[in-house]
Amino acid sequence: MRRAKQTSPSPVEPAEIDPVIHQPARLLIVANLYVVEETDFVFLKRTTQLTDGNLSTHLMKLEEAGYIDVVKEFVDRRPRTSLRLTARGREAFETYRASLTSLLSAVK
Amino acid sequence: MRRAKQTSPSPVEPAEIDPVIHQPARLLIVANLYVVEETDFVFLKRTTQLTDGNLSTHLMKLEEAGYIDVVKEFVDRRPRTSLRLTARGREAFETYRASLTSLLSAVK
DNA sequence: GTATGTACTTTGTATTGCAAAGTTATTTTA
DNA sequence: TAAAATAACTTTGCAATACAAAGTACATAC
Repeated sequence: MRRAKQTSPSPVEPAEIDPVIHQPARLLIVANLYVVEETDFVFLKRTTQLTDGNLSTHLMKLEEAGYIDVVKEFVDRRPRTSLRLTARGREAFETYRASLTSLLSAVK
Repeated sequence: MRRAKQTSPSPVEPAEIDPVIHQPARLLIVANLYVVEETDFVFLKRTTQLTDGNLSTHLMKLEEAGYIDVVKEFVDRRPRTSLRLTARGREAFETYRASLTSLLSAVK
């Protein structure tokens, strides 16, 4: 017995999903930076609930990708790491959001 | 010089992102199964562009999670692996889509 | 002066994800 | 009809991740 050919709900095609942004912790970091313009390590640690080590390495990865600027300075005699999205990072997030949104909405 | 307190665009909070579905290859597989109801290995291989080995292991993972049913049979003397979402898988995808969508749209 | 806290970074490990190679059966070609 | 190619997978080996525990440096509290 032959099988009917696959009928037409068009297949969901592979999209470029930026792996740097797609990782849950980093998505959260980037999303926050997107709305908040500038923040610091401590704020992100609180809102993302990441451990110190984990947050630290994810920030490095985002920096290496050129998606964030990291400024380390001393404020009130204690270190403060300030973070903001670069233009590139902002764009990457928008692109990511667009492709994810379209992938998810392609599906009725 | 003191810094102004973080002003209010509310932070994007961590959401439960199902790691089984969040992986790009598997997201594509699940999205396809969601629209197509039933397919087979060969179809998925074509539309996802995954290598055989890669597709195979992702399917196993989805099966272990209880998100898909895998039926292996012989059709015209050659093996056919048929795939469909379970109720659980369907639900998991909907939940995933909801939380991702809300995370992404929380961001103006 | 030592213990506690803050703001991180480095290290060690277990888990992924991937493709190359392997398996089993079936056609095709010579 | 034996050898080669094709189909539909699965298993294996390895390189890249992600995570938390431990470590560092400095400051304040006791």
